[in-house]
Amino acid sequence: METYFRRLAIGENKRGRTRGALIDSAIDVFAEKGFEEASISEIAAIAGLSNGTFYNHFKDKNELAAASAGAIAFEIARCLDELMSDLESGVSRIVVATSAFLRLALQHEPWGKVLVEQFQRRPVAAAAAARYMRSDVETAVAQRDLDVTVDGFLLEQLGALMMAALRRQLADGYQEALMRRTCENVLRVLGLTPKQASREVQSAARHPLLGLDLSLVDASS
Amino acid sequence: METYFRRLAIGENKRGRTRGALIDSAIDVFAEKGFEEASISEIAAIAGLSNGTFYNHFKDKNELAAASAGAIAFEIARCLDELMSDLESGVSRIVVATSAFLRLALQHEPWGKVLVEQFQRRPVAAAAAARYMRSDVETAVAQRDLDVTVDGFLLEQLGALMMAALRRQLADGYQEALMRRTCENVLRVLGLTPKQASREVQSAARHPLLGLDLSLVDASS
Amino acid sequence: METYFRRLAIGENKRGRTRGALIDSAIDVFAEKGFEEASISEIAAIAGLSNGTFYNHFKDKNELAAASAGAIAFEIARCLDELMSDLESGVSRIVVATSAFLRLALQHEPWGKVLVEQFQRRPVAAAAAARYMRSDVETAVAQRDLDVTVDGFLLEQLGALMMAALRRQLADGYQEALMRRTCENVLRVLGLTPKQASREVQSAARHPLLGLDLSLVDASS
Amino acid sequence: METYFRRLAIGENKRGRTRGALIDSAIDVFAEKGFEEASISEIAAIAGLSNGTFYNHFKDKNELAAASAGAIAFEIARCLDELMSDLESGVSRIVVATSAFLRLALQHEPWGKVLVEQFQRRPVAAAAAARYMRSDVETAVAQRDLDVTVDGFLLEQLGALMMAALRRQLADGYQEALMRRTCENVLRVLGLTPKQASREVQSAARHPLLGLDLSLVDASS
DNA sequence: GATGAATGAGTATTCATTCAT
DNA sequence: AATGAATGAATACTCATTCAT
Repeated sequence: METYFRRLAIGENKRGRTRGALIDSAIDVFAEKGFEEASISEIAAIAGLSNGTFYNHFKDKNELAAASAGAIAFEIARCLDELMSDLESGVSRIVVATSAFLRLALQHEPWGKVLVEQFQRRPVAAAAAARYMRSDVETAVAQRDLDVTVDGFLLEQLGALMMAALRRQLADGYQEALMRRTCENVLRVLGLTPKQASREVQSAARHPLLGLDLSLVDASS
Repeated sequence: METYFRRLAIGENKRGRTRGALIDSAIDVFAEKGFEEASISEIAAIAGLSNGTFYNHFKDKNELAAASAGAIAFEIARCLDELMSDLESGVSRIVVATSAFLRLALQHEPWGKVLVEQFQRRPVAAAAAARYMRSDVETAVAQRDLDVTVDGFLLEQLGALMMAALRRQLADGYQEALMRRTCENVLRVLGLTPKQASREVQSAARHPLLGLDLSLVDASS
Repeated sequence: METYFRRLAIGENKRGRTRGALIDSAIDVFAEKGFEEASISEIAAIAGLSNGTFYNHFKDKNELAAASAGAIAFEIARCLDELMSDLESGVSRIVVATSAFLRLALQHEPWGKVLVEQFQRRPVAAAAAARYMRSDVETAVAQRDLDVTVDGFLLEQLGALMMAALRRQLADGYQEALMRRTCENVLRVLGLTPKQASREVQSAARHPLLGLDLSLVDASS
Repeated sequence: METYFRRLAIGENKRGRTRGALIDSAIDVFAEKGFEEASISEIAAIAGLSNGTFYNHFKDKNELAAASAGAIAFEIARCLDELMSDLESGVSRIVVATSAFLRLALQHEPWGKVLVEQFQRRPVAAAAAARYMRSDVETAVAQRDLDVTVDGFLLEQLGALMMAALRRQLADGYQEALMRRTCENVLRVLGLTPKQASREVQSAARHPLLGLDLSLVDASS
């Protein structure tokens, strides 16, 4: 098991560390068996805790799942922010964010699986993922590069495209072509013509950070 | 409960009628409680059967869910075929199919709910839905109206857009604007510029059948 | 499946043939899965009949099991009688019967398995098997070759030895040495000294029929 | 219900005591209804526990049955060891063990019933019972009182004789004559002549402990 | 805070048995 | 006689949740 969130909690109090351990364990078990088939006892056991302990930290499995997806989303957002700190073009940020999000979720396979499943269970999760994009889209609109009205439905449509791409690649493995096509589809839905979309994706591809092994950006850094 | 599939089976043997009753009941219960929370006993009881009878017809809940989703998909496909028998333009067919599919699934709310949930549980279902579109897309390509390579990933992206739109409207109710935007997004992903997409959707909107109350096209006709 | 008892019933009326088919099927299923795990539906299906038909012939699974074990016991007895028609020494008859019984039950493996299981479920079966020996033991007593009082307990002890030997060889396969030791143990319990027992077994081994392939004696003859 | 194994576990932790209670209850229910007809819920209820608790201690009914038979076998072995601590002649030990085993199993009727049934379900149990005798038989061989090769088959034959005797007396009640005959049969199979066997049984009968009420040797002592 | 034994409600699943055809 | 759909009682088994230690 990756002890990702437990390590993040080092330095926090004991309560925080135990909580982190449960989340780490939950991500693995949810990824392996899916939410419904995962049992609280197993998650606790894998975290090295007794089942009773679980209830000192979470009300039920739903709360844990929400916390797990939230923790993942938060971490991905943190990585993206770091990656894109120097990017000012909204459109470029959208492309980089889309492709970096997919890469991260594929590199940490359990993260991807949990996100896909939670996305289905509660559109909430997708919204969260896409909401992250809202500001970049608004930036691009302000920069006159896009001409759309930004609302929840638009972000849901973008989220759906990204999640479908994530699901496919979790099943079949990373495919450069699908990454590019997904980014182009996102831009097309955002109102660019196919040509423009293609050009933007090409140019963003030159962004140096996209070439990095994204696992370098994880908590250990 | 709608006795849709039971009525379809009138004239069939007893076995077929009982099977139809179980599917009708299952669609309602799945729609109301979701797959996981639905219990076989309840489905059987609502169908007016004892729980044991269920097992004379289906191996388990999964098989029933697959059969239910299949029956719905089959019926929707039948309606669409009927609706569009006179349409020859591939692009028009795509627009009409997209919007008619959404309308049908919203009009028979349980159908929509079952499709959305099954779509998540097994991409299969989505694939099935989208696969229906494959021939129309290929027609449009042959007619030089679209320029894309048709593959599974493309259809999944389209399916994702449609399912997200379906989910939103199942939650908030039918919204003409979302129907139109969904159709446009589908065409954009298929490579039309926003302007072309908009024009095509406008023109297809004049197709007389789109104005019909689609419930008229169901089995009772 | 061996169609042993169905063939025996050729010439009988239809009722008898169906009954025979059920018994054939039951023997196979009982042998494969054991009495408890065997289901009436499966037995009927393997007999090529519907489950309802079963109840036209037997009250329940117990009755069928009794009929099956009875049919087997009857057939084995028939074979033994035929084999030993020319043997007059009681002791020799005991040795030949013991070893021929084991051989037959090993050669028709399902028979052996059914006998062993029924023997456990109802000592009845064992009694039946051993009861067959009673007259031979009494003959040997009358011939002054044995000196025991013949009662139910004695026959049960003999039956237990034979069934244990049968079970061992059903598990490990036929073993000449175990056949001989079983016969000697039977004779020892009947009051012969080890030396006498050994001598009798040696001499009976010369009985020509013991060399035969016992499958020749089955119903097709 | 006899609270035999629960009392044995006094002093152990709670887990051990609950386990003991389940075994006590199981022995009674198995004895009354047989393995197949016994239901886990009933066993738990009679132990004063909820059915769910059962699964904290045993995987399924088979595991419980094995544990029950094992506990009985262990206790009987303990009693026999105590009884025979001063006996040095292998042959005498065999006689005393055989008859004391039968007495114990008859005195604690449920034990006897469980042993008989488990013996049939899994020869294992019988082997275990007989395996106990192996060392005594080997001692007797070393003392030149017996002349046999000791192997699994021999012990199975002895076990079969003892179990058949046990079954008969569980049905009809204790019978001194059958005890003696069983011991003699055991010795005969072990290679003594009827005369020798009879003499040995007579002499062992004088062993003072055989006269005791064996219930005195149980855990309460 | 952590433990883990006990709980018991809830569900799937099997299968002997019935009976209208 | 045979069929096979329907029945429904019976039971194993899981697992979230509680609580005394």
